[in-house]
Amino acid sequence: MAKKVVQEGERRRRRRTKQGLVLSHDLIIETALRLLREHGAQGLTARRLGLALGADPSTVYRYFDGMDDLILALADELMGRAVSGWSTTGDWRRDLRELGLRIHATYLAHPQAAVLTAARVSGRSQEIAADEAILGLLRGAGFPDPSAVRIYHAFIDQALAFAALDAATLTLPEPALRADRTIWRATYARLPERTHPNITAVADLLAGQMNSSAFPVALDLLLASAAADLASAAPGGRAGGGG
Amino acid sequence: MAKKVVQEGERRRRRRTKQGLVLSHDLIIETALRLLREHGAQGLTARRLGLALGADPSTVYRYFDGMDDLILALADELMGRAVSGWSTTGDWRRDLRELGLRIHATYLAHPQAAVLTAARVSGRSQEIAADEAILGLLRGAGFPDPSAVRIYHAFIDQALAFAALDAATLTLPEPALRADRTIWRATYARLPERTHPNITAVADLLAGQMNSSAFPVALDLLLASAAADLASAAPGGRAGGGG
DNA sequence: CACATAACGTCAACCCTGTTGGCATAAGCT
DNA sequence: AGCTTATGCCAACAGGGTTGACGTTATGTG
Repeated sequence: MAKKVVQEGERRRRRRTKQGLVLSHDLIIETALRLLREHGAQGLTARRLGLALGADPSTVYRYFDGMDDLILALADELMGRAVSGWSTTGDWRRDLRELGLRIHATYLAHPQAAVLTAARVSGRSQEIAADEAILGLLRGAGFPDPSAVRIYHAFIDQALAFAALDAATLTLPEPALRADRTIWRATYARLPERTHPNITAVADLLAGQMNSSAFPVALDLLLASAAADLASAAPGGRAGGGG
Repeated sequence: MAKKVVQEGERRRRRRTKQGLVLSHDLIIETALRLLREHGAQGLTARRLGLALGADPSTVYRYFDGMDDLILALADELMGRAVSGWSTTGDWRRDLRELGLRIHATYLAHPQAAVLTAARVSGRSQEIAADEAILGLLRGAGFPDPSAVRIYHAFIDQALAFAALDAATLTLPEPALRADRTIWRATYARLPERTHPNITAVADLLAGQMNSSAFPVALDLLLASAAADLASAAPGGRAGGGG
């Protein structure tokens, strides 16, 4: 029902003089992003958004078809920011690593959007632009199309999956239940060595590592594997980019 | 507040004759798993759980400290099922692949638990048992401890992250917004070739692949990378398992 | 200018969620 | 018996998303 609003209401600048503020898609998106940034994943609710806008919560529904539609629009805005200012260095592996870290970091700050972005086809411009860039890097590096698509799929979903997971970890309400170094040590160092020889042997390494995200490690492993594939397929070096 | 219940109430078998049914931790867990299995991620709520138990929703709070505590117990039960009946074949890479697929599939059927499992340290037995098994495989294969921990971390979090992501994809309410092959074709095949040359070039491959989970691909890439690391560190073959 | 119409904002309500405190009863212990 | 603990239910609270009715404002048209 808000679709006509999207098409025609965009260029008209109306002024609410007595009833309240002037709302717009951009203002709502901006405010929603601010809420996510300042209060985390749980900070964005219909009611809080209305409050932050100085408007009634239901007003948002004049501009978006429910919260899912808003979050989808949010996701596209985020993807645009994740890849904005990006340019290739000529090294596909380095570029992909940078791109992956950017996407992960961006969606980490705004978690709910990651799931929706990976789960749905929004058909929005920024997401498609990112897809095009990633595929271009892989195909330009010389990957044959099936491999490029395969790696692209794993790459983008891995970035989004870890972003969603890491965000969920960070936004847990009770820090007592969160995995911090102390708890890890207390839990794993006390295991009997006979029943858990491997854990006790590496308990210190575990304690030092399990708090940080595993995403960079997984990303590097993925890229290393891809590079090995490429090297074995075309040992001479990089093949010329197609069409 | 329910902790004493956990300790002492376990062995006593009481019978509620007039007020209602006999509840127990096991019965609640079983019912919760059934709800997740039958109605998906959104099927498990405090109120639905009470309804399925034939009891008041608040009764559950006599046995668990809130829904988070219940889900944590659920996660441990799931991890136990994921690795139950598993035994090594002597091939660490094959074993890890099997284990990863099992964990992913199990948590895929019961999604919320994946996030909590990865995010928190429950210190529960089944999770620790799985950790011990994975670390044992890696260290037994000859990985030095830092590498073993690094790969273990990426391995387990990747399985859980993809499970959470894939589950979120599957449980989306509106199929119209879900990514099925038709929508992918319609969205990506119509892009202008000039602005999106790479996407249009591989549109068919994309359409055939983006519906399935990227987890098996990502898992294989991770394992291949680990195997390459191991081979380059100890070229002669497998090193003997450390103490 | 006046009028009709669409856009926009608010209010109150509905149904869902997790959670808590008070109260009643059954079970176990002394 | 009595006393304590363990349950279970009921009603309520705070907070989610969403909707429909209603009034006001802005725009388009004569």
